[in-house]
Amino acid sequence: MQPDQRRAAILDAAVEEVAERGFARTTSRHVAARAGVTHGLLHHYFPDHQSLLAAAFEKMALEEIDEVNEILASDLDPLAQLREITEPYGPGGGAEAYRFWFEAWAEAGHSVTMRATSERLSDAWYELVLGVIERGNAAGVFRCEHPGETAWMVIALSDAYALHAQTGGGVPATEMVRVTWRLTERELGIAPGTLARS
Amino acid sequence: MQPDQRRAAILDAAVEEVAERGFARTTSRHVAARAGVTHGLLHHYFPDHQSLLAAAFEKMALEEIDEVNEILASDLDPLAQLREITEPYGPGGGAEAYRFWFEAWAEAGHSVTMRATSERLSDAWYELVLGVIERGNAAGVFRCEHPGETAWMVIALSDAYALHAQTGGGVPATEMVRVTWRLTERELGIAPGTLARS
DNA sequence: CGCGTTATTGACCACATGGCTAATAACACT
DNA sequence: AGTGTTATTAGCCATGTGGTCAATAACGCG
Repeated sequence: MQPDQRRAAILDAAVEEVAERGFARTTSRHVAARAGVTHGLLHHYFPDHQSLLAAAFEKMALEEIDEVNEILASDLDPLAQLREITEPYGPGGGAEAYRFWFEAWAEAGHSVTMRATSERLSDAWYELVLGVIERGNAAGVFRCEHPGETAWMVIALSDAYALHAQTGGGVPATEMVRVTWRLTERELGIAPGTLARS
Repeated sequence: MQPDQRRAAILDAAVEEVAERGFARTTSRHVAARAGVTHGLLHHYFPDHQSLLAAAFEKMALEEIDEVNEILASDLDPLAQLREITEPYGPGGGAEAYRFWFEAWAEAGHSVTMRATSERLSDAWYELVLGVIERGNAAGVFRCEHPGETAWMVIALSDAYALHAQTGGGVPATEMVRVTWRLTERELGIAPGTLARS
C-alpha cells in the first residue's frame, strides 16, 4: 500500500475509533488494529499519539468545510442552499457523525490545541450561512433584517437538534425540525412552509 | 470526618475532576488526591470506578433538577422566571458546569447507563420551561402561540450558547444573548426589550 | 541485478491505572 | 476500660498504555 493511502487508512481508523470510544479512550493499538497494522507503525506516520488525534480531528473538520464549500459553489439558489445546509443535520444525518462532534466539543473544553480547530470550523459555518443569507437578500429571495443574528440562530438550532437527538428527551425530532423551519422562515421573511417544500 | 461528609467530599472531587479532565481521563488517584484521601479508600465507598463516575453524574443531575424545581416553586411571576432561565448559562451554574454536561452528553453516546439520567434531566428542563410559558399564557402575561415549540427553542438556544461559548468562534457572547432575547420575546408575544430589563 | 531508502514488524521499557488486601487507626457502645 | 465495628492507609499485582528501537521486508532506481 502506498504511504499516502496508509496514512489515510490510519486516519480513517482513528476517526471511527474516536466516534465509538471517544478521544480519551482511543488507543494507539486499537487504531492500528483497525487499520490493519501494528502500533509501532503509527510512530512512523505521526510523531506521537496527540498528533494522531489532532490530525483525525482536523481531517473531519476539513471534510466538513469542503462539503460546505461545495454547496456554496453550486448553482443552487440561496433558498435551496439553505435547505441543503440544514438537511445534513436533519433526520438521518448520521448519529455516528454527531457522536464524533460531541466528543470534539467536549475535548475542546480540555485541550487548547483542539479549540483552535474547533473555532476555525465554527467560523467557517457562520461565514457560510451568513453568505447565503446575504446573497439571498441581494437577490430579493429573502427579506432578512438581521443576517448575522439569523445566521447564528440557524447554526444554534442545528447544533441543539443534534445534541437533543442524541441525549434523548421527550421532544420528538419532527417537532424540532418544524420549529427550526418556522423560525428560520420568519427570520428570512419568507412564506411559512417554503422550507418544507423540498 | 463523618462517612457521609467523606462520601460527599469524594463526589465533589469527582465532579470537579470530570469537569476539568473529562470522564475517561478521571482517575481514582486524582479524585482521591483532590478529596484528600488515598485511592484505596474509594473502594470502601464505591465498589468500583464506574460506580463512582455514575454517582457523580447522578449527583450533578439531581442538583440541577432541584434548582429547576426551586425556580418553579418560587413566587416570581412567569416573566421573571423566564428571565432566570434565559440568563446566560441559565440558572444551573456557569461555564464550568456546562463543561461537565458536555462531557456527560458525549459520554451518553458511548455508555447506555448514563443516557437514562441524561434523558431525565432533559425532560425536566423541557417541562419547566413549558410550564412557565403556559402559566404566563394563562396569566395573560404572554401571548405564545406554540408553547411546546417555544419551550424547545429556549432550551436549544441556551445550550447552543454554552456550546459556542466553549468551542469559540467569531460570534460574541453579547450577540448570542441579544438574539436569544429577541426571538424569545417574539415567540412569547411580548414587547421587544422586555427580557433585557432586569 | 545490486543498493540505498523507506515501510513495517515485533519486542521491550517505564509508567499509570483499577482492583485488591492485610495491617492499622479511629470510632461507637457497653 | 474493653471490644467489636468501621474508616483509612500503604503496598502489591496484573493489565494496558505510549514511546522507542533494532531488525527485517518491500520498494525504487541506476
